[in-house]
Amino acid sequence: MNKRQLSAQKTKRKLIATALDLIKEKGFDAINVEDITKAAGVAKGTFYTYFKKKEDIVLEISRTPFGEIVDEIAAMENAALFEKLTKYFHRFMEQVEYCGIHVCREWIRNVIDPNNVPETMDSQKWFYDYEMLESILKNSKELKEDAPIELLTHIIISELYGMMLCWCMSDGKFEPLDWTDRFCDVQLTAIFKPYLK
Amino acid sequence: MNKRQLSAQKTKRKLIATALDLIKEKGFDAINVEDITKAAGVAKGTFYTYFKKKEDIVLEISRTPFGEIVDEIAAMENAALFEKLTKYFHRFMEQVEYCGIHVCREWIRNVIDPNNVPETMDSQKWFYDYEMLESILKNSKELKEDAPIELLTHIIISELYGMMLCWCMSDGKFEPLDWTDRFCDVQLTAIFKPYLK
DNA sequence: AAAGTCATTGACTTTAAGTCAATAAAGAGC
DNA sequence: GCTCTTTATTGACTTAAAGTCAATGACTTT
Repeated sequence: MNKRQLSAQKTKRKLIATALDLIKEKGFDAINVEDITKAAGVAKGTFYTYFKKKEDIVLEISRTPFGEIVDEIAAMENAALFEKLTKYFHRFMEQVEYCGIHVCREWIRNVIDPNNVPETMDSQKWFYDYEMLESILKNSKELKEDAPIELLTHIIISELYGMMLCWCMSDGKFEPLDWTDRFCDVQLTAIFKPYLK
Repeated sequence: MNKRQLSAQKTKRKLIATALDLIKEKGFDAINVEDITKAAGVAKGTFYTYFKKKEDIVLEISRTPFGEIVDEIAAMENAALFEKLTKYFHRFMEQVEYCGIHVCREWIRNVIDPNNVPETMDSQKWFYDYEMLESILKNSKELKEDAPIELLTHIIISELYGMMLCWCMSDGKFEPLDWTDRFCDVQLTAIFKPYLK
């Protein structure tokens, strides 16, 4: 990586980090592009070198923490199905807490519409959750042959994002991690029971 | 109701109905306030007599179908707990299908933030779901005394909105009602099992 | 019928997203 | 080392649309 690319990377990272701080503090709608660029020490136009739309930065902000999880789970290759899923839920809600309510709200507002994917992102939106989960379920030797993989994947996604959404709706009134623990004990078992060998 | 009030009501209803059609067809971000008012045959300013912000009309659009459910369930006073909840999920997802993906997306985008409630709305946002559900659970004679009502209410909300969200994320790829049926059979039982008398 | 109320209007203000031609600094070729 | 090209950066500018408001006149009240 040469000097130019390094400096570009630095600028982009600075913008993402600054935006994260500002959104955490004030919320996405309460700040404008110039607030971000000023705080990052660059001009407004620079923002648009790295992001096509104002919203696109939210996906980049959240991609890092949520993308990490996907990698972590993918690395647990030989673990049992429930171990993977429990870990997944736990890490997901950890990131929800870390990102804070404003960022989570914007994350949901964006992923809710598949047409919002910026082409600059190598992975396609929520589908990196979807695809990873689907492949975990597909390759699991614990599930029966006729298990409805697609439906089960949708259910898991729905549970994850449902918790996140409910947490946002309630303005952060409960502990995400307590909920996750309870969920993994009770509901996860119920969901998979009919399809375990 | 006198002539003036009648005509005002008519204008407001016309705006809501027109907005529903336009949003269903094109999505909320793709239309502007003038598109709505022109299609409704009034001037732009009139919109702001009835709604403080552009977004506020989404809550009014969705309040009708989703508010109706709350009334319906409230009317089932003597029914069993599971009967009420099953009905609730079923009707909710029916409305999700009726409203269409664009309206559902905006509904989520709005209810996700409790600070968005327009004061003009008599009921407070998602809490008319929340409060009704909580009172159903509280007054049920089928649940143990020590059942964690608040947590259970959050779980139900999370399940409902999780399905809706997942449906939006997947761009309407599955049948909401099939999912609901399955959910009520399997998961609902698991969630409540530890707390049934 | 005079006075008051209030829905309606559309031109106007305001805000902020997004553009773009000019600049300067880095890299490539000789 | 010198020239030419590439590309990150800049901020003044354009554009789009949300939201305001004083004027109007139809309806209501007394």
